[in-house]
Amino acid sequence: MGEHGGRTRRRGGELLAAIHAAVLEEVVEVGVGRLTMEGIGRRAATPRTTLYRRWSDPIDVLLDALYHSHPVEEPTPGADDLRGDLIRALQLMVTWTLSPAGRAVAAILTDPKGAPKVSEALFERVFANKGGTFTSTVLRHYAERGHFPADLLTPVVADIGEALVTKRLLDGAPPTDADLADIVDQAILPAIGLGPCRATP
Amino acid sequence: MGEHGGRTRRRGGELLAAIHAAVLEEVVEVGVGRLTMEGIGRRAATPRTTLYRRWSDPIDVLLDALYHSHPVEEPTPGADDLRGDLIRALQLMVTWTLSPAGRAVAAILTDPKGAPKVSEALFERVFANKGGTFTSTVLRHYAERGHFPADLLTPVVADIGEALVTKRLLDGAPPTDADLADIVDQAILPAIGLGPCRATP
DNA sequence: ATGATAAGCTACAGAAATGTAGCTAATACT
DNA sequence: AGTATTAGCTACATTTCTGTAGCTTATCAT
Repeated sequence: MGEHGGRTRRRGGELLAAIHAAVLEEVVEVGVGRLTMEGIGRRAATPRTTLYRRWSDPIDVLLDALYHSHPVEEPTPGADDLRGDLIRALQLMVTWTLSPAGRAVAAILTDPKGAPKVSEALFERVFANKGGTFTSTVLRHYAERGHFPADLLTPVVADIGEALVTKRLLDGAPPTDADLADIVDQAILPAIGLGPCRATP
Repeated sequence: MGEHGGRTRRRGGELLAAIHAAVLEEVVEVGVGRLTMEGIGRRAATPRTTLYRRWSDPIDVLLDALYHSHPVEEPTPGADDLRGDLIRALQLMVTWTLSPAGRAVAAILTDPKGAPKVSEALFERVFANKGGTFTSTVLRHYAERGHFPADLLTPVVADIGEALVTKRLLDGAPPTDADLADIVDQAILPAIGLGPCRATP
């Protein structure tokens, strides 16, 4: 059917998608704190009354949008390329974080008021316990196959990559592929004993 | 009339301090987005009109409070204890980040709307270009004295400690001293060639 | 074609915050 | 003590968002 021309009124899925896109844009722009039915409706070009027919408040709309967004892709370690797999895992993280849903999640998690109601729902649905699991999936895979001593894979080490990428993103400078390679070479690999090494105290 | 003490009305510095404390508490609780003259005045127990006599909007009050807050303490590397100095640098970071001013700064930096006006003022005043300089001050000190190769002190390596601490704080679990020691031992020291080392590719 | 469904529109009363103004009264300075 | 500051109080017209309601009409299904 013709997207536009005959139809003057959106319905069902088409309208829903427009509203979902609107909340995600809105939350990135104004933050969870300033999210309003007004703002969402304005951005989606639909009256507030339409929103109230389906949801009770702006947070409800937001959670629904996140629920319907694409899930986080999981890194799939290949055969014998620890370094490459780590870089790819961080690329996945960056890609998702810069997506509308990712940016929305970031806005939610850093919001002081959103803690109780929203965060729980987030971890149950969007993350499905995959939060911060980008590099550790890869690391566990190679540790189990003896590429490095498994006892070096501590909670701290499992977080190094995500932490550094997060810091770059917070600084407003999304890491390039070269930055990711540096993170892997200069921080992660040394921590599991596979890096520059000059002395062992 | 006076229930306790003689004075029933705060003036000058006393009132100012109460207002400054109020904004910092307020911004941590509701975020920059929901910061209002109303809220600040309510928390400081002063009418809005008093606030308008001095500042034009909530952001103005906030910036003034940050300007009058204690500056970030700088790490002062000792003689011959790289590990201990790194841990102390991270302790400084944690202490400041958990202070009212630190929590307020975090709220500001993670707010989507605060970018243009606030962030610039922040880096000029509160940080004075010391942001994220906790461990790198220490690292530079020891690199210059030959404790480890200076070429290993890359931008990535200089950020490892701060990044991991930030991640813990974002996760809502302020790192203990033992956590900080783990970060130093398992992430920072290996990256400068002073850690567990089993193979050199 | 025809009726059911659901979106668009308008209106309204209430809450909360804004910015301004004018008055009162407590505190500080000389 | 007398005076200048300056905080506290009250009021008011605006603005923005909230929920709710009732009516109109485009779109879909049969």
